[in-house]
Formats: sequence, C-alpha cells, structure tokens
Amino acid sequence: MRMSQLFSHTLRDAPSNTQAISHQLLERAGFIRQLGAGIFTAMPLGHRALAKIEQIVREEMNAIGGQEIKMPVVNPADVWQETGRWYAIGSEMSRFQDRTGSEMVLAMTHEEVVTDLARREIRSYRQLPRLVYHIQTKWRDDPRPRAGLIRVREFTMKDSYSFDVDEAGLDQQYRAHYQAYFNIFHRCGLDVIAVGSDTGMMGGSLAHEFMVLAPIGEDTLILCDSCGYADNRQVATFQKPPAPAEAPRPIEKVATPDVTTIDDLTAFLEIPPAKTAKAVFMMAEVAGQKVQSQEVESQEDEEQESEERFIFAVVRGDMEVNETKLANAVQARALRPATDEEIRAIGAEPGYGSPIGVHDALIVADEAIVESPNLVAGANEAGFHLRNVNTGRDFTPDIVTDITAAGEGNACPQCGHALRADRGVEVGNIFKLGTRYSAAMGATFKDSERVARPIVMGSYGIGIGRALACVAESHNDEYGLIWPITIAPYQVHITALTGRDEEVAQVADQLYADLSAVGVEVLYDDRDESPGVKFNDADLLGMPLRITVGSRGLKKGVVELKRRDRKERTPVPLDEIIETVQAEIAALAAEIEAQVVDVPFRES
RNA sequence: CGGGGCGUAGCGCAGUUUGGUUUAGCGCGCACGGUUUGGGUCCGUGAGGUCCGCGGUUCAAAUCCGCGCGCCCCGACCA
Repeated sequence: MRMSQLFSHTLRDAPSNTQAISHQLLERAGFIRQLGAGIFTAMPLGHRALAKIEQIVREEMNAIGGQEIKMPVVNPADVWQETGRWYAIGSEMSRFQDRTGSEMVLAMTHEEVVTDLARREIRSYRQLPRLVYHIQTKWRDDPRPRAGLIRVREFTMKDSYSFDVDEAGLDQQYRAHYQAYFNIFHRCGLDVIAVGSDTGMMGGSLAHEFMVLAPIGEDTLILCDSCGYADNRQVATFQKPPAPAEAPRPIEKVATPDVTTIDDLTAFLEIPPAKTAKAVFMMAEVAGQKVQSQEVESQEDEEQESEERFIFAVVRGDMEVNETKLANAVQARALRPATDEEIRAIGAEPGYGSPIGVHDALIVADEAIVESPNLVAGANEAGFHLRNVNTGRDFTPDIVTDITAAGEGNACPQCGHALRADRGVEVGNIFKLGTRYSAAMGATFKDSERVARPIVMGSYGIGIGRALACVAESHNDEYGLIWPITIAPYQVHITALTGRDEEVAQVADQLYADLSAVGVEVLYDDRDESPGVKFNDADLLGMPLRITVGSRGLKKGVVELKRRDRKERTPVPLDEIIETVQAEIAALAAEIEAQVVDVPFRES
C-alpha cells in the first residue's frame, strides 16, 4: 500500500476526548474513527489488523472442529421470549418494530438463534457433538462506553456454541476452547490469564474469563502468586480466619451511643472486628413466581413476575459483602441499597441492625457468622448493641452461604498464601451453559434409547476489537504503536527519503514491488514529506519492520533495516534485503510462536 | 441513572469570569509558490467557522438566562 493513496491520515495530537493510550494511539495513527459513544469505524489499517485477529481466531476454532456460520444481527423477538431473556434483560438490549409492527431485537449475543438452529438441525445423538461459530457484529446499549475500543456498544465478536449429548462431552469442548483461547491470544501477542468467573446473565455452571492484566481493566481479579489461583473478584473465595471456640454466653444489651460503624464499635467496646456482626440491607428484585419457561404463552404475566424483597445480609465485621455472591444467593436480578424507611419497616434500625427479631426480610448469613460465637450485633434500637449473639440460638438465617468479598491479603483458598488483587480487561469468556437454553427452547435429540433429551450446550466469546485495543494498550512506547508481526496491518514499512535523488524513489519503488511479489505485506511511504515526518509516522503506525531507503545508504549500496521494537538499525546490501526481510519476519513470527504453549486447565 | 467536566475551522487550543474595537483569533494540518531532504525544515500567499441546537434577555450575545442534544471522566452497570 502506498501511503500517498491511504484513506486515513495521522494526527499530531490525540483528540481531546480520548484518554486511554490505546484509544489515543489508534485514533492518532488513523486505525479507527469515532462516530458516537461506543461506536467506531475501522479504517483501512485498523480493519486489516482486525481481519488478522479474525483469521487467527478462525484457524484456532477450525482446529478444534468449529464450523463457521453467520447468524443474523436482527432477530424476531419470539426466540428471546422463549428463553425469557426478552423480559430479563433491560434497556441494554435494543428493540424495535418492523414495518408490520412485529417486535424485533438487535442481537447482543446469539444463544437463542443458535439454539433455534440446533432444534431444527439436530435430531439424533449421532449428530453430536457439534461446534459452530461466527464472527458477527453485536449491539449492546451499554450505559457507559469508555476507553475507546475497550468498552463499546457496537462491536465484533467471535462466538461459538457447542452441542453435546452430555456433561462429559461439554467438558471436552470447554477444555478445547480453554486451550484454543490461550493459543489465539498468545498468537496475537497478548498475555492473558484465565480466571474463574460469575455466569451472570448467561446462566450455566462453570465459566472462565480470559483477562489481559492492565490498569485500565474494569474487572478486579484475585490472584495467588504462590499456587496460581485466579478468580474474578465476583466469585473469588478465601480461607476465612476461624473464630476461637467459645461456649455461648447469655445475650447482653449494651449502650453504644453514636456508635454506628464497625470501626466505632470495635474502638468503643475494645474488641476486634471479627467479634462483630455487620448488617447490610439491600432490596432485591426477584422473580415472583417460578416460571420454567417451556411454554410461556402469557407474556404479560411473566413481565410482571418481578417483585422487591428485603435482603438482610450478615457478615462478620472483618469482612465485606460481595454483592454478586449475595445476588446469586437470593437469585436476584438486581440489588440496590435499602432506604432507612425500608430498614425500619422490617423492624431494624440503620447503624444498629441485627437479624434478631426482624420480620419480612430474607436473612442471608455468611458461613463465618454461623461459625463465630458470641458476636456483637446491633439491638435494632438506636444507641444499643447486643453482646454474645449466636446464630441458631438468637436468630435463624434463611440462607447460609459464602457472601463475602475476597481481597488483597486474604488467605488463598487453595494454599493459604496471601492473595493479590489486580485489574484486568476481559477479552474472552467461556461458559458451560448446560441445558438452560435447549430445555427452554425444546432443542432435543434422541439418544440411543430413543429418549428425547435436551442438548448440552456451551457458549464461548471473544471480543475482536477489544483484543485489538488490548494489544495497542500493551504494545506501545513514547513514539507510538508496536504491532506484533501476527496482527500488524503490514509487515514492513518502507520509508523512502526521496529528495532530489531520483534513484531513491526508483530503488524504493522496486523494493516495494519486489517485496510485494514475494508475498511480503508492505506499507510504502512514497509521500512527498520530509524525513522527520516519515520517521515519526512510521513509529506512530508501528509496523514491525522498517526499511529506510536514502541516498546516504544507496551510495554504499545498502538500505537500512530496523525492528520497531528495537533501537538498532542495520545496513543491508540491496541484493540481500529481500531474504533478510523474510528472515526477520520469520524470526518475529517465531518469537510469537514461542509464546504459544499448552496451558494446564484450572477450575479457577 | 447519579456526580463532575467539556462543546469555538480537519486536530489541538485562546477568547466566555466583567456582553460592544473580534469583519471571531493562534498553532498544527490543508491548497498554491519557493526552499529544504536521515528524525514533525523554513519563507510567503490563501482557503476553511451554523462559536453544539432552540428559545429568551439586551440597542448589542461565542460571552448572560432557560430548555434540549452530544462527547469525556468518576460511580451504578457491564454477556
């Protein structure tokens, strides 16, 4: 490609509405242009890089038996109604009516469509297992797009869907994806870790997220440097310090004026936080009556199947509530803090709450509460607390489970080493869906006993644009981008220092032609610009190899070769440049290839 | 959706507080001419603006007021 013909141009200054380094560099280098919040055009250079990522994805998906298809972006509402997500998902899913007034949605993922396909195509266990995937535009009306391509509303995603007869088959495909994803990201030059994750709105039994560790990341990860444990904070666990065994003592009311926080309480009573019970009041939006939607005829009914329920969560004073765990424990669609009025309505008191004697509330106690005797809790009366509160004797939780948040310094659940928290960008995820969608939509197969059984499914996604942004985010220096050879829009950037010397242009033209002829992808800066401009643009654009053709070198019969990621510039005789470039490309590719290794499967 | 910030030429900004001398400027970029040719050369000429939109106040609005729209950041949210 001749730069004189290129559709995009570089910017000396980043647009003022950019913040993330990847966003700034991709904009400045002309890889992307923004149309609206979370809506971008991929310009020629950006499009080429994205296409390369997609091709890597294809190769790895094909390698594990994937068959590429393409499903529609616009879906009739009915399949989404069948699974209930039409009602469960809020304004993040955009809906509209077609000309006949039929409800339509812009697909934000494709479980419904692919399950519809499966029930049409798959009849027998003999047709299983199968794996299909597609690379398609998705629309999610995210309330807060940010950081350029990191979090957008319209984006391209690879999603694959596996179909199996049983859990064992699903596990096999799940593990195949686990390794394929590492291969894909490693081939893109991305350093990722797999962390155990919440299944969120997808449902399902097991899920991993593939994370690029980066400060710009929005997910908090809990990691163990000793044994490799890694979970999203939403699901991370830890070894809770046990409470000393004590015989239960009689409950005792104490005056604690103006003591409303755990800090105040521990100071006032001179006790450790672990001897206190912390109350957290939430309102949960929960489904009213269970609707196992096999045949949901009355849609309106289901729409109204949502009510608010008061959640009284209790954790030990030395721990924090993890809202994701809490929401899962009570099967809530959403949680919000309760108001003071709502707290008083159940018989509790803000700042002095305890589960003793409250009514119309679902009491959820953390495991550690049950194991910890003689805690100090509120008296549900302003200015008073209770000593020696004991679970079972003084109150009975409705649910006992782990609802605490793991954090920096907690003990690793596997080895006890101190945990570390870090930030990550999710570039991929894998979910064991099980039969949630197939059962809801009637996607069944006949097994060898002629019994119809729901197909066991998995769902696996990769954000293509987000992956590109992550590469840009992690591969750059003060001068610009530094693309891995595998996804660089072009492998070589020829900088022709054309001046009065006509030979330079002739040699550069020939070099461009010769390299192109042997299959090397070349971006050729043939513009009438000063050397400084060309060098700076070459650095900004970040192609892995740069060839400088100038009269200074030509006098000695050489051109200069430079790797973008290194300082050295090497003079190469003109008659050796083709082979040298090919060798350098091979070397760069080998460096990436060396990163593509088998990764042992970890549950978390 | 809550809090904050911003919206003036393709990009970056000044001007807005204190309305009028601003036919709205500056740098970069762009066009033309010349110059230069190994790290954003230099000189000259020139084009380019609904000052986000609508409404209001005023003799007079980029500037004050109201409403709306858009974008960015923090939070809520996020398959």
